Amino acid sequence: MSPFEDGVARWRRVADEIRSAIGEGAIVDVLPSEVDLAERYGVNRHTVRRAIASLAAEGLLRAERGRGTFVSAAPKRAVYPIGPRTRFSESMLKQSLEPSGRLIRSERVVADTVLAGLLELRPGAPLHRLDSLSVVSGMPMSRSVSHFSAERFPGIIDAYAETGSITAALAREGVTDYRRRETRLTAERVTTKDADLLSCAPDAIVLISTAVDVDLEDRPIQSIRTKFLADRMELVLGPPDQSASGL
Amino acid sequence: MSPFEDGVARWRRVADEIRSAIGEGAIVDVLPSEVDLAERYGVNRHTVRRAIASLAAEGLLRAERGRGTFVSAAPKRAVYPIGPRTRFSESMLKQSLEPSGRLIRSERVVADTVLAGLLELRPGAPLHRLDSLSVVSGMPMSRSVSHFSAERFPGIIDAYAETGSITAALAREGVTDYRRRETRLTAERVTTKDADLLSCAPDAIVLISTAVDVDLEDRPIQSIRTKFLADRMELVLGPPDQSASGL
DNA sequence: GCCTATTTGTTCGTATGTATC
DNA sequence: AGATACATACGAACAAATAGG
Repeated sequence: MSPFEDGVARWRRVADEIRSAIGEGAIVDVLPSEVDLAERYGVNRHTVRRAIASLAAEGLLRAERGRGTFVSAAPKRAVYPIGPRTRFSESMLKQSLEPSGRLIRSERVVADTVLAGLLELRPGAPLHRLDSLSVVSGMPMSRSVSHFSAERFPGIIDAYAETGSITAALAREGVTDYRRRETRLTAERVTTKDADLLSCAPDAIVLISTAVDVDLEDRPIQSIRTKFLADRMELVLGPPDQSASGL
Repeated sequence: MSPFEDGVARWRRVADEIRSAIGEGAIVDVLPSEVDLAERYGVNRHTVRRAIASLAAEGLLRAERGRGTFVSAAPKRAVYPIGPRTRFSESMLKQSLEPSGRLIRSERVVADTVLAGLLELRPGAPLHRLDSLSVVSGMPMSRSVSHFSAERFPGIIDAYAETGSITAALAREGVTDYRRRETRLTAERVTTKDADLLSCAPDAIVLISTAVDVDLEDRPIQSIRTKFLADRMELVLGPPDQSASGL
């Protein structure tokens, strides 16, 4: 038997048919079993699995061993407004969500040239590296790595461990207010280690934000690199217009 | 033979070993063939393929039929500053890149409640839907869907088709200046159709920006939803500090 | 709690198609 | 044309998780 019918792989055709069936409402919540689908479409079970893998990667399906394969309901994302005055915990509270932060690990490191440049310190300056996890209403949301000057903020790690909020920790270290100077955004696949910490699918997508916060005198306070789970979060720039999400 | 050695799937172990080999420099540019790897790790070729598929999904590898499997060099991303004054073409030109826009398709539609809300029009108002592709220095970069009031901008489609720039097209329609009111960001996997248009891997990641531009009187001009290829683009918020990318 | 049937996950085997060198 | 390499497809078997009796 020839693997191709007219230039399109058979598993792609099966994937398209399943997608259509879902779109038309013929399949509502749970998919027929792989063996059933294989029989229905007249292909091998592996071919069905390849199609399902592809749709799962698109985020349309979610397979659970021993239970079945389900249609993923589009999750409602939490909204995180970012701008000059960016405060994660405050934003979540405004949406009636409960933010909390957990210290994963901390370390004393020395500034490389990039970090030194961002923080306006000399290369080799002592830094606190703070590795943390944000959980919002029980749902792991993001993973961050922050760097602070160890000389200026000697107690920042302990303060974060106690409060679970960077804003609160900075307040204890004497920073009453700060603002964001720059944010860079991109997206990648989650690493296996992060997938573990974030309790998400091994092929989930993270929005990566690399930012520098400065105090009122425009001196850098921290460099922070955060990976947000893209399917749980939406970043918003502009006026604080808490309107409906999506389009 | 048992599929598991100690709870970890064999293909995961193989994937980890390949990743390490690349990290250590033992594998530099091109992977040994699947048969070689299967023999080396003492597994079936399918198991190697599963491992490679996983690493390719991470973006670490790129398989080319008939040629081989290669280590993907981390590409340098183009920088796109977004803020109140966002201009795609100008930004690319400043980086000595050559932007161009191509009209994929245009259509007259009527505003649903969401679009009507964003554009501050009545639901059912006539709109131009503009489906376009941005190519920067020969590299497809993003795909956008814009909506404009058909009453206010009757010639916007032709103007875009000729200029390949939304800013230029708006200028022809009498909009000398505009600014961005709001931008919402998230990330997803590319769809098969978009992967085709963008000439990218079928499992690539796109940064999705949904924004509203307004004129100087704060009246909405366009609603634009853009999918940027995350591995070719980096979005930057904040002062125009064209420093080094990444961290 | 135990057993069994069902369902997804992994592995190997084999064969053929398609693109590249 | 031939060899090599990745892509697709089918078949068979077993593992692991789940659900139900």
